[in-house]
Amino acid sequence: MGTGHQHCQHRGANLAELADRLRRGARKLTGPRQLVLESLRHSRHPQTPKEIHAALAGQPCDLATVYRSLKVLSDLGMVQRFDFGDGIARFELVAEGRDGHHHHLICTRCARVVELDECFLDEIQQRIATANGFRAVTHKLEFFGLCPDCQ
Amino acid sequence: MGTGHQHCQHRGANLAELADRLRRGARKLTGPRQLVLESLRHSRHPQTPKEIHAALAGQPCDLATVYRSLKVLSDLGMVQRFDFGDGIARFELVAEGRDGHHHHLICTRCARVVELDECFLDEIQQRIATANGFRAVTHKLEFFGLCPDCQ
DNA sequence: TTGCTTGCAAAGTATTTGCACCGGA
DNA sequence: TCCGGTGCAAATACTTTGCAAGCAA
Repeated sequence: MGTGHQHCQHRGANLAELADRLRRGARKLTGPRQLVLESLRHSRHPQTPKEIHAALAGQPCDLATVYRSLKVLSDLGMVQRFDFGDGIARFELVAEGRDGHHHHLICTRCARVVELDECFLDEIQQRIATANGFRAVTHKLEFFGLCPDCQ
Repeated sequence: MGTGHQHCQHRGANLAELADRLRRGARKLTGPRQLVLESLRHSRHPQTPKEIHAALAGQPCDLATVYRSLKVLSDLGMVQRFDFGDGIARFELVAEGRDGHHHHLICTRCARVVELDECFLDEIQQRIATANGFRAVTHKLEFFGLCPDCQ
């Protein structure tokens, strides 16, 4: 939509737009949800529910509410869930109009995360889908290794 | 090794070889471990600890022991762990001499699994590792979609 | 007002661990 | 014999859910 300029380089949109997206989903922009959105908006990498909850220090917000907010936001496609293979869910804000699909390079020692904005599997994925008769195929891909500081 | 013929097409090796691999790791081939190995050997796709435990019906074996066996086998590189994004660990037997690296195509509706034996990311992975100064880089990749029967 | 939301507590599920006893090598 | 392995039960960790009260629209 014809949103004007934006003064910050946070990933995703501004609060007003986020509120709008919520309303379109027949949801309310409540205090706790604003906090969760703010927390995600200030994060460069996927955050765990616990990390988000901790970042809300001061503001009272139950951890269960963080989980519920993430569920709502996820259903509306406003946040994307990632799995780093440790059984803990991580979430990242998705920019309006995008699908949030991308990958990460994670240091197995210090947990540093590098965002990989390009996805190089479209062709391969299409080939696999066709070869096996599958449809609506997507994929999850994450890279792991030792970052420069940890080698 | 000069193993003779084998009469089954289970993935991985036979019990004798598996026992040998365990001993080389200074571990014992106990009853429960045999059961876990047998269960994995008869599975074509990654199994959850619970599924493995259930497949041991009749033979008494604690679920905790299944977890501990899988840990040992995993440390010895005899089984490979996979994550299908639902927070449940799944394990597959690795053939001797192989690293077990491969991927899956999973139906999001009926959970049917297709084994994808080829890995097509070597070049891309190398490029990403170099570009970010990472070393010993690996990756986890799984495809999801609707299988022919579920479309 | 109305129905979505929240806090709090309890329940669920997956996985790990302490400990005394048991059994392969 | 000896040390690793096992069953059992309890403990962790992450996530979900029931319920009565609260608040955005």
